[in-house]
Amino acid sequence: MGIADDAVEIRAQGWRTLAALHGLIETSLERALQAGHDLSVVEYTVLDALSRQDGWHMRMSQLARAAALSGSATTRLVTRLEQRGLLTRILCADDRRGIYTELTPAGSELLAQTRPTHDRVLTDALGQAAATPELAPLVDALHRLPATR
Amino acid sequence: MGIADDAVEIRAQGWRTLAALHGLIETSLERALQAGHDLSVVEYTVLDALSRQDGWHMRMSQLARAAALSGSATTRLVTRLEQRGLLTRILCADDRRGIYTELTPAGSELLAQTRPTHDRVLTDALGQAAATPELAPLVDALHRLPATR
DNA sequence: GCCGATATAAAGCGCGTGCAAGTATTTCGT
DNA sequence: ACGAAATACTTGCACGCGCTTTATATCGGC
Repeated sequence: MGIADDAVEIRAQGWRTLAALHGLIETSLERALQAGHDLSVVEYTVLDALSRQDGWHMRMSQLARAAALSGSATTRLVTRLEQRGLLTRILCADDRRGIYTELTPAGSELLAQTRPTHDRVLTDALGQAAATPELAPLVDALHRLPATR
Repeated sequence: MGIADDAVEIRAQGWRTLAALHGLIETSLERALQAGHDLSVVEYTVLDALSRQDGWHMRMSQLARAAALSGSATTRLVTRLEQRGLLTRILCADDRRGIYTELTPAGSELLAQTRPTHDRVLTDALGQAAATPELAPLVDALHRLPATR
């Protein structure tokens, strides 16, 4: 039974490592984005996801998936960002139940201002993680990930 | 400047992938542990961390690091688990600011009951992720992580 | 046209979190 | 040996999240 137990332990260990690295990065980002640009990590994630759609829109449900949020949280998040003038809701023509969401110029601008901070902090956090024995291998694997899609 | 920009994009992509995988797993675990054993993921993490100390204690601050929580969250989490009789606080003699924490038999038992669920869900979630093109490489890397320490 | 399914909104509820401030205890500089 | 700075934990507060319910509009099949 050693073999099966080993597999269990490897999975658990992998998950712990993943969670630890995620926590480390998220905490750093949260503080920096909040302090410097009044954005939470999820908010940044949403704006970033929208911008990467490059000229195209995203539906609420896609956004929810992209940000790993519940439907209700997504509604509130979009409302919040809409009220700050960073994005707009657009009823879409083909399926009028759906709602598209699009960055405003102000949103793009804020995102552009925030990106350098984001990358700097991300780099720092990864560096810090790479200096931690348990996390280093994962950080390394992350760098080697197939660059695309 | 292409090279520097590429590095930025690779880091960002890696982080997005990490966050996506983390979110997927955490959501699955959260639901399953909550439904089946009345435990949140962090609670499980804490109990698990304590058990892996095997007979030894952990200080609040160590626990905080292990669970990627703030100090205050840790206080409340420990209080919660203590009130459920799953662990005990132990004032430690040598440094009277510090507080050790230890699993009770009830805590060990609940953890033992929960472990199978945890592994089953983790396995499922990883399988699901492996079937998702963007996530598959990371899942793979996770399996190949040095099995150590 | 009608009915069941789908996409989103809005509001209420309980909960856990982080931050900032507060208390206790130890450590350090001189 | 004494006061200041550091450390370990706790508490008050505001906030965002998930879940659930209620409501509205729309789509698709028959």
